[in-house]
Amino acid sequence: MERQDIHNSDMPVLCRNCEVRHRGLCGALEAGQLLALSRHTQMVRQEAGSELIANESEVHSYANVMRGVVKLSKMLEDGRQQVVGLQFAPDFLGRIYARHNNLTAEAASDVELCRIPKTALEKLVEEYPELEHRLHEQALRELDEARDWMVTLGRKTASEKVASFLWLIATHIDPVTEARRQEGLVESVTFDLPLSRTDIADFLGLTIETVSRQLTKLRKDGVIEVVNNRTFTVPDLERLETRCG
Amino acid sequence: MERQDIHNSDMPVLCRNCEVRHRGLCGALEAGQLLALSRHTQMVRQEAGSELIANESEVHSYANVMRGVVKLSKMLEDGRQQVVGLQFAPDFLGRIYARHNNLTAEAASDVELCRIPKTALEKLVEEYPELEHRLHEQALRELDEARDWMVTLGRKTASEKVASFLWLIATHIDPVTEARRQEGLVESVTFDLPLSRTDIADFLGLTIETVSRQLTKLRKDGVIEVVNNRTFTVPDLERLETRCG
DNA sequence: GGCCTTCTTTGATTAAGGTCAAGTGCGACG
DNA sequence: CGTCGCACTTGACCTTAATCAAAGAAGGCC
Repeated sequence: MERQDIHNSDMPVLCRNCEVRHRGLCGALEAGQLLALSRHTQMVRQEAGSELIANESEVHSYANVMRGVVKLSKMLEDGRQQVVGLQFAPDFLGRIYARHNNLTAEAASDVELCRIPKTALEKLVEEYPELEHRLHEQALRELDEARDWMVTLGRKTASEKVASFLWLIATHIDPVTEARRQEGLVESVTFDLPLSRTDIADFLGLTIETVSRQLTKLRKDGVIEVVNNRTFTVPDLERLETRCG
Repeated sequence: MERQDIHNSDMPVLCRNCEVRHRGLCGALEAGQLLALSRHTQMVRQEAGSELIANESEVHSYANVMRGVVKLSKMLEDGRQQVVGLQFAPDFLGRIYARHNNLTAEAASDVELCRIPKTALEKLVEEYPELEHRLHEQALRELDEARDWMVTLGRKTASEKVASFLWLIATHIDPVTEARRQEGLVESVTFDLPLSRTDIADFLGLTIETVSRQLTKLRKDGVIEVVNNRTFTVPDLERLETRCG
């Protein structure tokens, strides 16, 4: 769609303005390699709610998340659902080397993806070991996150779970703010929740009623201010962190 | 300790009898590469309960699990604990590239490890991309397992959790039996639990009392037979699987 | 073998969170 | 502008698993 033909430039036009180029997968690559990669990529937009990867489906392509939030989930046979991860730019989306997907990916917000066909990426990975290295690092990072979340799921109270979720969003939704927070420059943030109450409940292993009640409690305790159903302000992030257990 | 000097053989003596050579990390390597690797490795035994990796400690070495079960866990500040994974032969133990460990690893049973210093492995990985590929694949496998377990933690009942745990052990403790099971040749198994009730509870996000009660229930329902506290028989694995939710 | 410690089971009670049932608020759309 | 539909909140009640307490087993040690 937005694929570009490149002639006399060192770097693909598509990539030159790419916000995530220095962070994601592509950060591994030189101009020439970037060109090789970009020959196969395609920018696509998907609106909130659309299914990006169907469970059990054959893997045809991978993608980089460029903008927005992607929700990864699994379901038991009887319909009980668990959200097993969220992905933000510039995360890599898709389980490389697998023949079939073993989870469902859905656009939690409107998202922009940079897609690449399975075979194209796999060929490039063989050619540039640095690519595999990047993917490996991301897999390890996701593993760390998954294990951290296991602690939340297994050992935290409902109230701590909800606080942990808000903390996760507050510190992931906007990389710029987050960088400034880590330098101690930010103590208050306002953000839009990328998930519905149902999704939050499925992420936390709770019911929507319990999520709602805990949000009300956090509001009454002044830990959060509810701008509207989907946008919250956290006046004091440290205070929120304390509530995470 | 058991390091070998190799002269005129194609393959290190240490590796020649290694049970996991064809499966784990080393399966990636030719005789010559195996030799390079084995120059740095060291077989060590650790008895049940000993700490293999301390949380927050600096990473000095990695290891392959050769025999036994390793328990990975995380703790909240107030002492609540969550087991976030179990490792069996021939799993790789340690978070490569990280400066500091972010979890605790403990020998759940008596274990045998094939240790390799951090720098040695990292140098080899640079030299042999196939090694990184293997590590990447394991990271992805562990990520899949972690996410599957998130479903168990977040969405299953106490009874389903305990059944899921027994299922996990039954299908992982002995690779030979497991291979035969997958061919439909095995329906009944007997095995030793590598974890205490406390550890099981910490793995499932339950209390030991609840674990105990659910085991009693499974026993009364004939799903398991308790040989003794630590060894169980599952007469009908399919029946157990049904109980996993 | 007997005693002590530790692990495990069992029982009684409580509390956290789930379920069921009404509301409320808000955006979409006629 | 009204009303339909949906997401969310709130309340009453119930179930599950946690907590508290005690009694049994099992392993270690003299």
